[in-house]
Amino acid sequence: MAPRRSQLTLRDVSEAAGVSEMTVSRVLRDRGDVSDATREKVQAAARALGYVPNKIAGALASQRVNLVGVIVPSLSNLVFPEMLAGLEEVLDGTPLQPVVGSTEYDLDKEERTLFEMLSWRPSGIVIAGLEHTEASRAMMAGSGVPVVEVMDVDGVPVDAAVGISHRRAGYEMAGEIVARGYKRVGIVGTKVDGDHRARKRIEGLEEGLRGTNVVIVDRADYAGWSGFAKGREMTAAMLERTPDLDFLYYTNDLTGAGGLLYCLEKGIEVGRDLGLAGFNGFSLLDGLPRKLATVDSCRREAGRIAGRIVAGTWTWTDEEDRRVELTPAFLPGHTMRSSV
Amino acid sequence: MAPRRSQLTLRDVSEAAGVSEMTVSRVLRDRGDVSDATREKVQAAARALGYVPNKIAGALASQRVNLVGVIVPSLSNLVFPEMLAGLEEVLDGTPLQPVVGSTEYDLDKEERTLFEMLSWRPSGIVIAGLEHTEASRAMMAGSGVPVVEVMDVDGVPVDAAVGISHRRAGYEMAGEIVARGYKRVGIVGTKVDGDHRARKRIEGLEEGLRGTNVVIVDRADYAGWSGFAKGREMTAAMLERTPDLDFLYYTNDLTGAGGLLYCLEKGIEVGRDLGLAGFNGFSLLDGLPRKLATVDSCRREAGRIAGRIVAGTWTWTDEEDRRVELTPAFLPGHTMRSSV
DNA sequence: ATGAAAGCGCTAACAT
DNA sequence: ATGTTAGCGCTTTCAT
Repeated sequence: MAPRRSQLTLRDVSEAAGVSEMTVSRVLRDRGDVSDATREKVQAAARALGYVPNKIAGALASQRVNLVGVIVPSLSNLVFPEMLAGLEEVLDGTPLQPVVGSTEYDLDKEERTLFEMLSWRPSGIVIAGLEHTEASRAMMAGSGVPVVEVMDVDGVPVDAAVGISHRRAGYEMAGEIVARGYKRVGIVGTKVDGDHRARKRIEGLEEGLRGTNVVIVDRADYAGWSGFAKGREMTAAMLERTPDLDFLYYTNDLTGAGGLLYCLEKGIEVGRDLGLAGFNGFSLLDGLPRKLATVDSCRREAGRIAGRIVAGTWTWTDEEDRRVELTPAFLPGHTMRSSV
Repeated sequence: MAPRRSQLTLRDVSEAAGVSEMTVSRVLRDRGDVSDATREKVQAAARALGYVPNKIAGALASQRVNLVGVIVPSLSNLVFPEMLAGLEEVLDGTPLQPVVGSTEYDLDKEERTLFEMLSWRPSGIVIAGLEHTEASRAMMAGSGVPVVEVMDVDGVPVDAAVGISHRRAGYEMAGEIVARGYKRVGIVGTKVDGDHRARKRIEGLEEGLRGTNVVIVDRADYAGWSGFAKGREMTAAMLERTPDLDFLYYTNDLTGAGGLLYCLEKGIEVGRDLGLAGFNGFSLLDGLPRKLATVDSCRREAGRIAGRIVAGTWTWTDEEDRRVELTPAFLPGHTMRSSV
């Protein structure tokens, strides 16, 4: 690398333009009264020099930082980038900028990332889920800025929460399964300890089936990355082990889609003899040989609302109590029979 | 929100622990010689108060910022999160933290994002692609920090470049098409202007076919998001319009997979009568009814190497000249016949 | 409409 | 091993 030139400062622009540093600062931030002539002189000088303001100094002096810390478990799982897209969509109209960190579903890494982010004094925090270490909760509570926990509302938020109830999503899926006359359910889930949302969906499903004539007869969890191959593999193994299943509930659309492809190849009458359902509502999957039944996780909408909350443009209604529960649509697709 | 408490400073910790601010600073940063007794006193005081250091002040004083700006066109297109995952994997072992911005394939937005990021004086920049505005190039060149342009090497980097040659990937695909005896090729691409990598792959393909007995007989570009549905739709339309095609080249695995599903349903002898190939090598797709031929884009590896470059732990060999060209593997899958 | 002075919270450099 | 001093580059506040 070329030896690092010492950085250009306001002083350099001020000298080049022949006005005080304060006036340069005003022009560059569009604040206060500056004559047109001065403004142009300053802008020309800044452009000519290639001046880039130092936000670190600015933030220290003004005690204002236009960053929003965003903490998600993973960027490889599409749901989180999609939530982020909703957030960015809203923040784009404000001075706020998201700073993203991922935790790999590890609460200790989450705590470290949070500490790191708070040390930059962001204007807000958006964080996935309601499960955090005690230290993380204390830091967020003490930060003095809006904290929005997204993509889940089943629990007590530090400050605000936006998302769907995964427990309810599982519960309602149970209702659909019962209404459509399935009797013997298998569950394909994940081994990831930190995936509390998947856990809650399954708990909701169990609760919804309790006291009905529908039973959960098998369950298998996989480790590692969700994909079609994993869905095939898990489905094959489960149908081998428990051949009298008539419904498979996957905690993820991608494994569900893999299961669907497997069943179609095996000539299984999907829907009639074996119902299948996933979760998330990935539009990526539109175009499968058959549309998989699923429940929309409203992740993009959650991101949008979180953005409004940190930007201060969200209006709370009384009953909401700093909690926005989104209503997930059940998308029946063509892998479940109709109600009986 | 509770009214914002004025923030805790080193001074508060220093008073609580009964040592100078400087000593507190040393303990908190693990620098210099501090006695065990003092260290523990300070750590206890900091923990008891819930002190979170102010990195803004620290960065201003030390002229050191442990942030790496990462700029990608999109987070919804899986290749970019995957590159990021490789980058994070490497940065996790260093004090550096990525800060991500996305540009929606808009070079002016890229320029604004870059300006914003440079104003935080990051320790490095990782940016997708080699096409930028003149102002962006000037800013990066003048930043005085390592700048790594990733996921493409076809062009002149500002500082360093890591990735595959998309032109070569297209060129080599042409060789495979010729070797396997296909004659009439259709291309399914995208309308996104800013996707220079897709453009280069197609240019490479055209160049590779020039002078052979293989001709490109049709081409269609889609707008909007890549998914299975789009691949089906484009494939149906193209086969309708140009029924004598014997090969379809997709610029993306997802549309390719949609095309594959469509062809299988129509009873087309995929491979024998109609060859198909995509691009990227998404492992997500393992488990399709048939494995799609594709070329690995080495995005994760590019992220890893970019991480080593900004962290200063990458050793350049002379001939590389601050450019690392990765060699993309051709993955034949089962949608192309064998060489003739 | 413009300028001068003070200081944001921390760390480098130099004492002791 | 610990403390003192000066200042990072900007913005706030108050003057003119």
